[in-house]
Amino acid sequence: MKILVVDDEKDLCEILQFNLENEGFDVEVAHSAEDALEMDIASYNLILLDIMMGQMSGFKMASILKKDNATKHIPIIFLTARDKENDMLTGFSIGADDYISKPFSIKEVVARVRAVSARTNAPALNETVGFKSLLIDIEKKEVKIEGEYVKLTKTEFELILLFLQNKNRILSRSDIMQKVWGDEVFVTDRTVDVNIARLRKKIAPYGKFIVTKQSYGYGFME
Amino acid sequence: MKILVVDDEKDLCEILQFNLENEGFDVEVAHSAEDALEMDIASYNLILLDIMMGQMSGFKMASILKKDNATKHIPIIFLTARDKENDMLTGFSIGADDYISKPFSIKEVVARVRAVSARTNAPALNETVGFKSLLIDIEKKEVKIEGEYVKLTKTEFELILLFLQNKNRILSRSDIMQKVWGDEVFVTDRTVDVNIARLRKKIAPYGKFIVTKQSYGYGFME
DNA sequence: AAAGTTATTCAAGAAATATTAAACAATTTG
DNA sequence: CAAATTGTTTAATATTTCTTGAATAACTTT
Repeated sequence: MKILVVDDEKDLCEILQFNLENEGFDVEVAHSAEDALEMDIASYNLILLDIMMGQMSGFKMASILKKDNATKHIPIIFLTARDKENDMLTGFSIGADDYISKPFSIKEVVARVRAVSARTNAPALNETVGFKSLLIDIEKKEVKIEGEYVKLTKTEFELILLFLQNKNRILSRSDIMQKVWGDEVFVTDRTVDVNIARLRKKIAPYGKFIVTKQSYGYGFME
Repeated sequence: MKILVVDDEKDLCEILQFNLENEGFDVEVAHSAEDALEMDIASYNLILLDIMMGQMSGFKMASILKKDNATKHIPIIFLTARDKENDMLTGFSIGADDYISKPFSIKEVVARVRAVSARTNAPALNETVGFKSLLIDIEKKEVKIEGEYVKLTKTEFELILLFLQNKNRILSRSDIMQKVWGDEVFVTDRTVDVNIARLRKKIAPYGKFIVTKQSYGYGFME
């Protein structure tokens, strides 16, 4: 979940960034609409947008984004000090997903961001992943082998899911880290190894299908 | 659900149209009662009608509609800046289904439209939810286990209902917050835990079916 | 065999959840 | 309406579970 915060109050930006990153979001900041428009906006999943800014207003920026196919679908939460109904209505009319008046509590912002994020993420379609008698139920976050439930931790689950969604392909440790641990968390190569070792044991007899390709990485080979 | 919005403030119309369409309603707009009366009004399921308009007032238009057999049954929600009691009574006396004073929040309008729409459409069928001897009566807001009434608070009831409507699926705490507490109320992750703990105890021996999936959330597993 | 790479083990500690209790809020009762 | 009851939230603490990375052993490759 990548979030772009656009606000000319730098202190406020920092506070938002810090707290949202704490919540596990990936946050970047721009201090003006102009700066923001130079960024790769399409790569964000949510925009927190101040309405009152120096040059270009948040409204103006929003309406630009709504006109571009690449960005029109991105949810926007407006931040504003103004509380006139008019502003509010204008905000909604150009497709704001939510609206928060300053001063606001960080909790409130985090909760709203979560709400939008939950609403936005399409309900996972029940794609079935598996190999022979090893079946993954993504909704249940469960793995069964020969009908027997195998207890996996989150990391292990994410790993086996990644491998089965990429059968017959060697994934580098960096690939694996990025997908399983995300961009925020940094672990060593050895940590990947350890987790794969644990996974291999737990999913016996399928452990051997996770093969090591020395100097390249790991992959699940049918 | 087709909705006709009649109001001479074009901006407001746009806002209403945008937001109601976002909610999945089919919306068309007229900027005066005269224009509206030229349309095929009988084809709409609900009319949002401004009272104060240039030529013909919303009241006048409503009374015309109420005299026509083809349109007399169509629910009308009046929009108005006036807040005198008299207006309100007059509004209802000619068959308004609801009454919203300007300035209003979009949320409020959407909620009222939904309410009318729900009232109008066939009464929700009494879907039954349950698991083994744990039975939920959604209308009565009651839960029985082995035929014995289990006293649950509102929060607990909403929780068990959510879980049973989503059996065999892990719900994240955010999902749960959004569904049980709504988008307006902000509670902490720990609050979710505490409420689930209470619920588990109360619905013994079914408590254990609400499983914890560390790092993912909770789910009711058959 | 040397160098490079991966596997294994394990203790420290990090992270997540459960539990408890206290404070606050809402509702009901007298 | 005040008091009593019931319900809810949150902080604090306890407990459980999971993860990491160092150390070292075991492979692989050249």
